[in-house]
Amino acid sequence: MPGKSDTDPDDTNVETSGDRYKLQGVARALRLLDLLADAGATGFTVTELSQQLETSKSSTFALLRTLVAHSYATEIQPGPRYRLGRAVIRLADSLTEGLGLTEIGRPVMQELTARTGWTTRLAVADNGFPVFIDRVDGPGTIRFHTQLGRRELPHHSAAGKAIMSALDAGRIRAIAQETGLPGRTRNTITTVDDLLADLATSRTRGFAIDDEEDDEGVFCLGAAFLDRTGTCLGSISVTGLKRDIPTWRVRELGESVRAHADDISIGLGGPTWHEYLAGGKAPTW
Amino acid sequence: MPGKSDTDPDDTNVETSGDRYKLQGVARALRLLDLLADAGATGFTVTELSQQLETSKSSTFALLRTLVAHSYATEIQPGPRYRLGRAVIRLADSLTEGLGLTEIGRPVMQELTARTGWTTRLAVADNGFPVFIDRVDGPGTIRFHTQLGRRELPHHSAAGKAIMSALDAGRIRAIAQETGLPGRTRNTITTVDDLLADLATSRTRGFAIDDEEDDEGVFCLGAAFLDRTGTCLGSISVTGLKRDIPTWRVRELGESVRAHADDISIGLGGPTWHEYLAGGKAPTW
DNA sequence: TCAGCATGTTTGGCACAACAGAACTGTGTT
DNA sequence: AACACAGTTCTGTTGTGCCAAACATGCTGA
Repeated sequence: MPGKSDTDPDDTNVETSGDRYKLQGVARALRLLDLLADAGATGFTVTELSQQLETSKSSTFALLRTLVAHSYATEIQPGPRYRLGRAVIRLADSLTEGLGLTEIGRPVMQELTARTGWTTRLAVADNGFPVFIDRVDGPGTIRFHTQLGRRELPHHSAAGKAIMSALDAGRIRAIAQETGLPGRTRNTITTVDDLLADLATSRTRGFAIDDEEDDEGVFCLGAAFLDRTGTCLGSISVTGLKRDIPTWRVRELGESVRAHADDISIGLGGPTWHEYLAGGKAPTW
Repeated sequence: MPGKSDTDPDDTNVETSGDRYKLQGVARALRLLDLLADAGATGFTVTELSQQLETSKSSTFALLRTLVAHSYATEIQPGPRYRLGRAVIRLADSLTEGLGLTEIGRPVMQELTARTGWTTRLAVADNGFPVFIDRVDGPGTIRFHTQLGRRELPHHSAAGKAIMSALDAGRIRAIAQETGLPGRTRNTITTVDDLLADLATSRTRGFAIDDEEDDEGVFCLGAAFLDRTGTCLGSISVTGLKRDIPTWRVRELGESVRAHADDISIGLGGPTWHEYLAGGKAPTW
């Protein structure tokens, strides 16, 4: 099987029954965790969960008890409701710790948010797709919520386009083909040619712009960072309301994002974006 | 099962086979996740995991494939190694989001660390036991590492003692009984009477002190915060080297921790510690 | 070049773990 | 009181998920 298509940006669609080695019970447990994650603080009751899982109450109950025994879920009162348990924090901490990114990235993000007042987010590159793993919210009352840990489509976010601007044209075309570049707003780029053009300017400019391409009224600026081998590990981006940024400030803000992304690259022992482009290791189109 | 050498409030030891409704497969999967969490960035191979799980390679393999299919694990090269996948981040984010604590707590922690230069940690109370769920590292090169998401023993950390200082004497005695108050350094409190005395002063003082009771040379100050119903949700603490803090600064620093914990209480709609003690809702001994 | 070893992957058959459904318990509502 | 409903527990049966052993692959050193 050549196209080992791990390409499915949709988490929920794991019904791809091609997998031979799927353990039903475990798969159910993981879906249960996903459901609990959706529930948030209020949690779910056994019956609600069993309905969503399309599994009998008794089986769901057994699953839950197993999760609880291992602290992956906890029971909260009243009327026994279940929500995620503390064990999941340990997992996430271990993962991000292992990446070593948050240690380096967090202070940089904090400074960027402090300086700009905008929400900063950090995404890692997963085969050219952005996966947001951390964020620092700005002081304002408006929150730009992001699901962390999900693989997003790359073509309608500044973070995604920043990552793509470090890919070669072939891969970009492949991604476009694979995702179909669905539109989200009237500004979303939906053709390969437009995308390549946009990425070309992003690359020379040093940062990518999302001008209401993901959400009406929302404006983002993103820049990629690199590790010591010169491969793009991910990107950071800032998000705010379009009405808050006059055109003449875009360049200034974008260069600030670029500079902070470079700080992360340096922290990782990698080159700045400028060095990267000059070094000849960047793919040329 | 002879005592596992590291002081372990025991996540791993879920062999308590009394649990009727344990699903073997799921339990294995969860233990597998725990193992992967220990692995960190390097990950483990199938054989390593199967040995640690005490399960056949083929079964372990099937488990792994199921985890991978749901993005709870990923395969990394070379020589197929497995580590945690991005899905776990989503879980943790959902959990802390739900608690609403990190949103309120994070800025406070940042300010406290910025002001003191010490590492700040946030613990939630789990039946009187502290579970650290977030941290903000200080600028220094020395890092005080904590496993997030683990249930720790409460009697040898400032965070734990801060939480306990909001409990009634009965519960404290029960915890002492349950844990046996094992010693960690020569300063660790190991008798119930000493513990109660220490907690009494902590309570009136407004913050708890860990004077090399957990680790030689390490000094901590912790203070509890309360929600709108006046119950203690957790505590924050700062950690540093004992040699960095002269005796005369302890009070000042402790009161700063107290003040920041109060900020969290206020953010949660709860009373300050002072109001709490005066309000008569605090248990009296 | 070829055994020899140590991985990861695949298969198939059997046993029993884990399903579903029905019975039981508890709590709040009319 | 009787009901309705949700959370538990029990139990028989089936199909799931176990394991052993075979297969494939890659590395080592003779």
